[in-house]
Amino acid sequence: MKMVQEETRKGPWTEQEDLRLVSFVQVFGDRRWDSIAKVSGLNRTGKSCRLRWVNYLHPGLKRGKMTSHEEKLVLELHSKWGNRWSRIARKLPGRTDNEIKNYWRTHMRKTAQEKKRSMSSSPSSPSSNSSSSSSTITSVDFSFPCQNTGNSSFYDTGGSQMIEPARQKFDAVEEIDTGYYSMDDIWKDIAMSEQNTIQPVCNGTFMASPTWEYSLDSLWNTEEDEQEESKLSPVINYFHAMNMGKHI
DNA sequence: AAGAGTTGCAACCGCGTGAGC
DNA sequence: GGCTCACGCGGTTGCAACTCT
Repeated sequence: MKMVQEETRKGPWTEQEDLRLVSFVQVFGDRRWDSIAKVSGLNRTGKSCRLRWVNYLHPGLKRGKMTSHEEKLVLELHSKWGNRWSRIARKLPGRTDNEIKNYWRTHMRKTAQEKKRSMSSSPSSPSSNSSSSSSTITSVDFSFPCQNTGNSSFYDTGGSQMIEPARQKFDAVEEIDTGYYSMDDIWKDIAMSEQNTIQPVCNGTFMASPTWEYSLDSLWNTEEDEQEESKLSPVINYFHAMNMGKHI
């Protein structure tokens, strides 16, 4: 049994706490969170420190709204991997699993509401709405399982629980072409907005980020990913490369 | 202007996993 | 091989900010 030293703090972080955590991470690195939590005297758990670092204080984080490319990527990767948020996040440099998870939740909520609305307004037109797909992100429809079954929560898309036939179906969909939003469309979009490449936007809120020696890649890229990357669709590789400052 | 409802996001919790002993 | 500990992940909650009536 471990002695719990004083009361462990919970809830929102203060700026002082952030600064303290940042300075200790600079010394100890972004591992050994329990040690950092203890040594820093923050009265936070290691878990809490890690989360704060990963989701808010990490120097490579992007801020602000998801771009349409990022949104497309999330949709594509989610259709492929399900609720593997951290894995998806690795393909979106600067975005965290938490952020993507939150985005997805919001997205699904909106989708569900729109569906509800269209159902109530035109109950006798079962598939007419999907035919209206255009290049706007709101109309991207990957036919998520939950929307079909309707018996799970609207943001639970199956994810890791997605049944195998469904997974295969989505893989196949990616292979053959979507019919909803083709990869060609995505390529076109990318070509059109090449100069609008996402730049890290580490301004605005507190961002105590000196030029640290952290490899930003580490958070969003693993060895496994490097291998996996070659198997991914062109748009993902392209997007990832752009964000990592490579040139294709 | 104020209360109710909705949205977005930060943070917590529980569980699984892997490393070290 | 079994145990403990630390870490990472996905699900969930709480609340501030925003929008609507």
